[in-house]
Amino acid sequence: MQTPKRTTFHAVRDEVKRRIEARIWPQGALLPTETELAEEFGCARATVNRALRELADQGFVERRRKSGTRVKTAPVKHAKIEIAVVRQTVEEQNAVYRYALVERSVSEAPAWLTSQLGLKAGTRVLHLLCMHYADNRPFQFEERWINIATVPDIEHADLTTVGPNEWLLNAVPFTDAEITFSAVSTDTKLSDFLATAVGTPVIQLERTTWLQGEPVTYVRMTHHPGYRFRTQY
Amino acid sequence: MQTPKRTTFHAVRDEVKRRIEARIWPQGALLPTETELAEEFGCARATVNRALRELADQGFVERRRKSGTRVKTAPVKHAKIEIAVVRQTVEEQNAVYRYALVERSVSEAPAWLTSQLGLKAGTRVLHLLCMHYADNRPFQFEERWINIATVPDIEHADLTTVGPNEWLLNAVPFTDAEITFSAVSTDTKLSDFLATAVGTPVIQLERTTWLQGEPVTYVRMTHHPGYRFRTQY
DNA sequence: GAGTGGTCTAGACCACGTC
DNA sequence: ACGTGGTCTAGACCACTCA
Repeated sequence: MQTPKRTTFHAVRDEVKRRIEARIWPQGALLPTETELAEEFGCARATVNRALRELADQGFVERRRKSGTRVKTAPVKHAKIEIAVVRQTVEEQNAVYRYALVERSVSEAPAWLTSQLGLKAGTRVLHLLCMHYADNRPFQFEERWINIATVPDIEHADLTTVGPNEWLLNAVPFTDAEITFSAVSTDTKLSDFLATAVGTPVIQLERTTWLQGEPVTYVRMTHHPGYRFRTQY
Repeated sequence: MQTPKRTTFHAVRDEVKRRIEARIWPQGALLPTETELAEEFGCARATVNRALRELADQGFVERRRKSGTRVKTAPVKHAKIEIAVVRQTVEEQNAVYRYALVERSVSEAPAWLTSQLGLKAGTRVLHLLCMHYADNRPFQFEERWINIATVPDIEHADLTTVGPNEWLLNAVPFTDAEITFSAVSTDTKLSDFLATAVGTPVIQLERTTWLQGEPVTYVRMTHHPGYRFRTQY
């Protein structure tokens, strides 16, 4: 399995990682400088730099000018959860995706929402209830509020065929968002939509989205019972 | 706010990102080649490469040899959830952390566990029940099984003062893991430990960990009612 | 086959942080 | 002040992938 002739940054990265895992460089230890490592591996310093930078990104080491590179003691692992468009999530399970708009109304933002999004009282919002199905079984119930002022076009958009999330992604693709995961019991309404008994525990994902500081939308996505988020690291 | 005199990869990265967000390069569009961008920005190709590589890592663009760099159509957002040691999580909330070992026993792995971890029948495992408190209120209930063969020392470790997770991190710090988040209802046992009514929805985090391919431990961490995972992107 | 990103090099200067 | 990582350059060759 000897791929390259020259010393690649992969080789350096993997070897350094190996030494950390083998405790040759124990937790908290100071690694040799980039120049020293470059000499040892017989490569340019830039190559070592690239390798160590990746390890730093992955949380294995901590780098500081002048101080040098240290093995992290309590590596904070990041569990990356992919938040894709629902349709994509469903289709990745080889299931047939179906979307339905349940309810649509325009009103003044309720008090809790103005505080949640930091809106002025009396702001007009679009309120939506939607269902997402996988193979015609309930997959996710979506309740969403959209700040019409930030995306005026949404008021006259046809949301019966395309879900609001996909519509928004298409209109304002890159934004800041804050997400929370929690566990809730289904109430009567949720039970109806998710076709489950009242009081079933389900995962609820809430997301608030901003576009350049302006609040755009707040959404609650409630998944069908048994749904899990999976990830590795 | 003009920091550098020379063109930095930050500048290139931010400008490219800006153009994507401003739809100057709409979704699916092909970006200029690295060489062309380097010319435009008046910098070396390596600088452009670094910038585009970061944007690719962040999921804004997709790069392929020969084809070039394209703006991603459905940017898969990654919600990074930090999985730290419980103690750290608690202390970050400015709460006093307390740990208690509830039960400890050694036995043969039950059938479901051998299948979960890919163990041989009859493998000896350490089974632990632990509680983690924040300001003396239940924070997390932990039920864990450890494959003794992979970490023999654990059998004689004192786990009454240090939690098994911290002990393991200290003994075998870097490993592969698979995590799932789900919502469950508290049963009688969980309700007792978490001081809540039976049937309360709570978040359960399950993690299986391997050390160089060998299964080390499987753990179920059940959080107190109302606990949320928060993140941004 | 040819175009595009992937990577390496050798050298240089810069910036941050510690002494 | 000075040491260490951070970054840029100019040029080179490689490797993947599409036509």
